[in-house]
Amino acid sequence: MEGSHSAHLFTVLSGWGFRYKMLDDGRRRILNYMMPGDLIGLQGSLMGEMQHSVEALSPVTLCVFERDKLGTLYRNYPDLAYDLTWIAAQEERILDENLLSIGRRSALERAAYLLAFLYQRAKATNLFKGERVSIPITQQHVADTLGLSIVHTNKTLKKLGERKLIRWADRGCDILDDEGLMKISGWDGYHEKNRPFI
Amino acid sequence: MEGSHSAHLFTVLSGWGFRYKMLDDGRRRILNYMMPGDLIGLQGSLMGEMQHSVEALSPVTLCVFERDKLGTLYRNYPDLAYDLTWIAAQEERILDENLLSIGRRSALERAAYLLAFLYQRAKATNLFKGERVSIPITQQHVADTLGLSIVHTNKTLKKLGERKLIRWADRGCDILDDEGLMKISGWDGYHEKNRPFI
DNA sequence: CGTACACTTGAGTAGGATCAATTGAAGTGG
DNA sequence: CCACTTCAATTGATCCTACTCAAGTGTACG
Repeated sequence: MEGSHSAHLFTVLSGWGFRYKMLDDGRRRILNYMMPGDLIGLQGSLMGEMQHSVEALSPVTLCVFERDKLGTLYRNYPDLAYDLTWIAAQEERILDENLLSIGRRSALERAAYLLAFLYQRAKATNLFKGERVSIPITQQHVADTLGLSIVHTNKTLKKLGERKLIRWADRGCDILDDEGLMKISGWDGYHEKNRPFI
Repeated sequence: MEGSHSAHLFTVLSGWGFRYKMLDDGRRRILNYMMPGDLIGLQGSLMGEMQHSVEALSPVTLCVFERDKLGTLYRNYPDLAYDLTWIAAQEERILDENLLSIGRRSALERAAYLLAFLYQRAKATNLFKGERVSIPITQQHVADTLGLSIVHTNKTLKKLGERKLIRWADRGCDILDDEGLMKISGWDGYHEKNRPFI
C-alpha cells in the first residue's frame, strides 16, 4: 500500500501484478505492470515510504530482500548494485514510453500500444509457457492505465477485436496480431537486451 | 539527441533544461524538466543509447563523467553508486506523478499541477536567487508536456491568470499563488528529503 | 522594414465522457 | 438445486472538453 513503510524489497519471480495510485475521488491510475525480473519497493527502500500501491493479477512468487541490507549490498556486491540501477533505469524508460503514448495518441492507438507492449514484455520474460498467450487483465485495468472511461475503452477494444487483432476473453485478452497492433500504435517495439535477473 | 551514443554522463550544476521525445509526425512530447542535481544520460550510459533528447531552456553548466568509468565507480565508491540509484528512483517517482496527472486530470488541473510542480522543484534547488521567480518556458512547452494543443493551453493558462494564480510573461511564467495551484490540481506538493548532490 | 516567433481569439467539430440499462457468467448460501 | 448477489462486459443516447482551422496582435531582431 501507498504510504506504508515496508521493511522489504522484492523481486518478482513469477506471475503478474501492477503498480497504481489512487486519487481522492476514488479514481485509480495504473502506472505500470510488474512481471518476472521486476523490482517492487525500490522507491520505498530508498526513500522510506512507498509512493504507490501494488496488486497481483495472478498468483505471484517473490524473492525477499531486507531493506536494511541495501547499504551492505552496495558495499559488497557492486555488480548487483549496478544491476539494481539498471533495472531502475529501465523502468524509467518504460515510463517515458507510456507518457509519450498517453499524452500524444488517440484511444485506439493507446490501446493498441498497451496490448502490444504487455504482450512483448510478457513474451520476453517467459510468462507464456507453451501456447497460452493470454493477458490476465480486465477492461477496467485497461481504462485505468490509459486514462479512458470504461465505456469508451470497451468500444475501443471492440474495434481492435473487429479488426482481428485481439480477442477479449472474460478477464483476459488474447493477442492475435502483434504486428498489426504495433502498426496502429506507431510504436516500434520493446527492445531490451541483457536484463539482469536478481 | 535520441539514438546517440554519448560517452558521457552529466550532472546539471546550474540552469534549466528538459527531456523529450519526438513522434514521426513531428509532434514533441516533453517527459520531464531538468534542474540542478539531476542526471543526464544515465539510461544512455547503462543501455548504450539515449532513448530521448535533451535541450536547454537557459544557459546550463554541467559536470561530466566518463561513461566507461561507471563500473569503477560502482566498485570503489559504493556511496556514490547508492546516490545514483537514489536519483534514478526519484526520477521514477516524478514520472509516476506526471503519469497520474496526465491520465486522470482535466486541462486546468494538469496545467496547475505542472506549474506548481516546476515552481516547487525549482525552489528546492535554489534556482530562484532573490525575488526573480520566473519559469523560463513557452506555452508550447506547456502544451507538449501536458499533451494539449497550444490553443487550448493558451485558454487554460489564461484562466489561471484570471484567477491571479500566475502571470504569463513573454517566454516565462511567474507563480503568484502556489497554494492556489496545488488546490486546483489536487496535488499535495513536492516532498523530497536529502537529495544527494553528485 | 521585413520576417520570425510567441501569444491571442473566435468559430465549428469531434473524440471521448457521462448517464442509464441490460446481459451473462460466477460465486454463495439456504 | 435454485434464488440472490456480484462483477465484467456491452450498448445506446446525450453532452462537453479539447481539437482543428483560421486570423490577428505584439515584440524582437537582422
